[in-house]
Amino acid sequence: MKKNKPKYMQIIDAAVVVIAENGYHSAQVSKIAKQAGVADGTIYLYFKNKEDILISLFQEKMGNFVEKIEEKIAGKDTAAEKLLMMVEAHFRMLSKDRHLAIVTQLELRQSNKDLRLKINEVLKGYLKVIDDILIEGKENGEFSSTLDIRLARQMIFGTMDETVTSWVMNEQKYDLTALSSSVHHLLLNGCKG
Amino acid sequence: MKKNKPKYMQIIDAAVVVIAENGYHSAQVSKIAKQAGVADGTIYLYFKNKEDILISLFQEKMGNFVEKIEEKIAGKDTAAEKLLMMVEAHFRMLSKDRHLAIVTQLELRQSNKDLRLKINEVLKGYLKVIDDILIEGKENGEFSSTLDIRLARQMIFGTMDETVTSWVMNEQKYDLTALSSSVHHLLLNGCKG
Amino acid sequence: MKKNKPKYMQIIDAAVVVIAENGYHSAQVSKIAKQAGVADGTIYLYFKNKEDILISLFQEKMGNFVEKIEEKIAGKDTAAEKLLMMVEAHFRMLSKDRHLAIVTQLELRQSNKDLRLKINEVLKGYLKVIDDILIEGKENGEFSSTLDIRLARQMIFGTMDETVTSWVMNEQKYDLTALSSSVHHLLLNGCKG
Amino acid sequence: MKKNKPKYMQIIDAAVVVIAENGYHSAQVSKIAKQAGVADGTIYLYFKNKEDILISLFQEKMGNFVEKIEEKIAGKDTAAEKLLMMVEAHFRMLSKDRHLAIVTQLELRQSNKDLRLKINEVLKGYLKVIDDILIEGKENGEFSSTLDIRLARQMIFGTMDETVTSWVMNEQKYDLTALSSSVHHLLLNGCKG
DNA sequence: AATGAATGAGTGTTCATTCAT
DNA sequence: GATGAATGAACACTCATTCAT
Repeated sequence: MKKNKPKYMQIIDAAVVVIAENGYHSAQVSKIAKQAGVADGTIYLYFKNKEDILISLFQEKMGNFVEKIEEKIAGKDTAAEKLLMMVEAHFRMLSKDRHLAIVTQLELRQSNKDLRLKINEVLKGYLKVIDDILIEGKENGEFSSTLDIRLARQMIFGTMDETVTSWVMNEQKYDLTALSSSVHHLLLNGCKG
Repeated sequence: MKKNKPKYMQIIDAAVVVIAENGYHSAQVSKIAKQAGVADGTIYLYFKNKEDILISLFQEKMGNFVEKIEEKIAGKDTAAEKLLMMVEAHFRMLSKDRHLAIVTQLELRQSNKDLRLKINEVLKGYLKVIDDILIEGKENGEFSSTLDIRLARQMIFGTMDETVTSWVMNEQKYDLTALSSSVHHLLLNGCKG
Repeated sequence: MKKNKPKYMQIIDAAVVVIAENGYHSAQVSKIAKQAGVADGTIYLYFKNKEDILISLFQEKMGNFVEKIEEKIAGKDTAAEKLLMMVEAHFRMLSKDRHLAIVTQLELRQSNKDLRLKINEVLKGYLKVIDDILIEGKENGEFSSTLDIRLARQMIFGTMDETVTSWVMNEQKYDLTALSSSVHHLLLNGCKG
Repeated sequence: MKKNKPKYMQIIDAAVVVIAENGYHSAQVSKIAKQAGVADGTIYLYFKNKEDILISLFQEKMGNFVEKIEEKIAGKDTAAEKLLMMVEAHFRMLSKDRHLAIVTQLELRQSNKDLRLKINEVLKGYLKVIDDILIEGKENGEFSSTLDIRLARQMIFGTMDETVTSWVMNEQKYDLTALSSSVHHLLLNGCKG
């Protein structure tokens, strides 16, 4: 499997650094190769093309993301608690990796529609986690019985995403994780009503 | 004034069509000129360069957007009603112009960071409208006295944006405006809590 | 006749200024029109095309040049004296019009081969003046009887031209006319030998 | 070293041919690439940009020029002999490479001021050779003790240059090298006086 | 497996010239 | 005669991908 080859992750990590520091449009394959310490041609032994690097990047980093969030919420009893854990984990993980935050919130959004559709495929795993929390909340009476799952999910994801993007665009000047509780409060009210 | 020169809007409208139908990266200046029925060089009598077309496009269309929303909410007495009017107007206007929806939700986001920063400048007018509603709601007791304006604004904008983007990505298959009331309900609860 | 129309010379003088200050390749027709205080299209009422402006410029200014030199040497008895008068007049006239010096020595040489061939046609009048001096000098024994007129003319013109070009390239920092006597001395020795 | 990469000289030689046959302004990069038998992009592996090709062309060809002239005059005892060797070598080398003669005498002079300034830098090596001959001649009494080195240099270079340019403009119809002796004679007289 | 030299398709912008008013 | 808005041809350079070694 690809992942077991050390150069695979080496190239993905190089891509994160190069894209974060140079921007999406200045992230040439040759720059990524140089950062990874391999020849240009070597990239193509591990990835089909440039787009494949970016999709793989997102898959590896977001797959990791979903796994960690699932761990965090596993032991919690209420949907409200799970929602809090999720917001906290989401904000904490992006806070910890400044390069990754820039890449996912700003740079990768400059990719074309095709790539973004594939990224959305990857995101579905995350949206599933949100949906599961919402369903649990509806079933156990924490959330409104009339709650529209899809809309609530869009509110939750849209709000977290907009919050992180604002933070990145403000050059990560303030503490993102400190906002978890307030954001959770807002979202919870939305779902309860 | 620029707007009085017919070719100015003619070129902007052509840009919307070309970008929506071909995608941001395939929207060559020559294609826009052809769609607008003018020579390539004529573009440069009205715009400094290609980026200027896109910024102007956003300014003209979003300026219009903010004006219309302000009209709609002008006569309303409560922040809740104003919020509803805004969500409805936002959804209705993008529903009516399918091309513009594609351009603002998907294609223009592929632009580089510089362009996006300028787009954000334009968006500030919109965010101001949201803030005014939130402040009014806090002052007259409709909304929680502890509501964080910035976060609430990010929730409102993030939710509407995510909802519209999902609708566009689903190829505008369902009625977006029909969601206004539910989205309004969600957001209102968020602000009240 | 063209010359009697005031705008004709107005445009030529504008061209000298624009070319001297902006360089040959930045001397767009629209800039010349603006400097001359006329509309772009008006240029084409007086000149066939852009090249025609430049040829006319050279004809008007160099025609003037040859006339003045002929006046200066008219009363002189010896070829040596005439040669001195010519060198002095050549240097003095270019010293007096800094813009024209830049245009003839640097900028107009960037024109294409066709234009330069036409400029050479104009120069023939000047070369004829030189030849006449040389012939007179050979006939009256001032110069060597074996003097090759063509080569001597190339030496005289080449030397004066190189001297003026060096002076222009040194940003006209020293007094060009002060060199007349030394240059004359050099050339005279060449012809006598 | 650049010169050891065969494609480097291959491209420069192609540029000489293309510029001589098509003229400076019609010498597109793609034409040079085609003539050199490489892809357009390959040009940019060896040269920074189009201007860099032209500067390098001049450096390679003129550097060679200066070296050869220095060899020729090395064994000569008098300044007069050295001057003759130089004129002969100058004429002979340009006679042998008709394309190069067209490029240096006509086409490259159409380049912009920046390029011409860089070309002048290269020429300084040649002017140094002339100056050394002049100084030697003054010191050993061959030339006038009052000879102005700078003016004499301008006469020598200006005369040779004008002679070659006339020859090129006359489509190289006569034997340039046959003029060496007469030109040398003229210049020598100039310096002696 | 790894290399890196070579490839070549693709596009924003300028500006001399025209012509309807 | 004078205008100036409109035209459209023309070209340097980048960079993802290949393939001989």
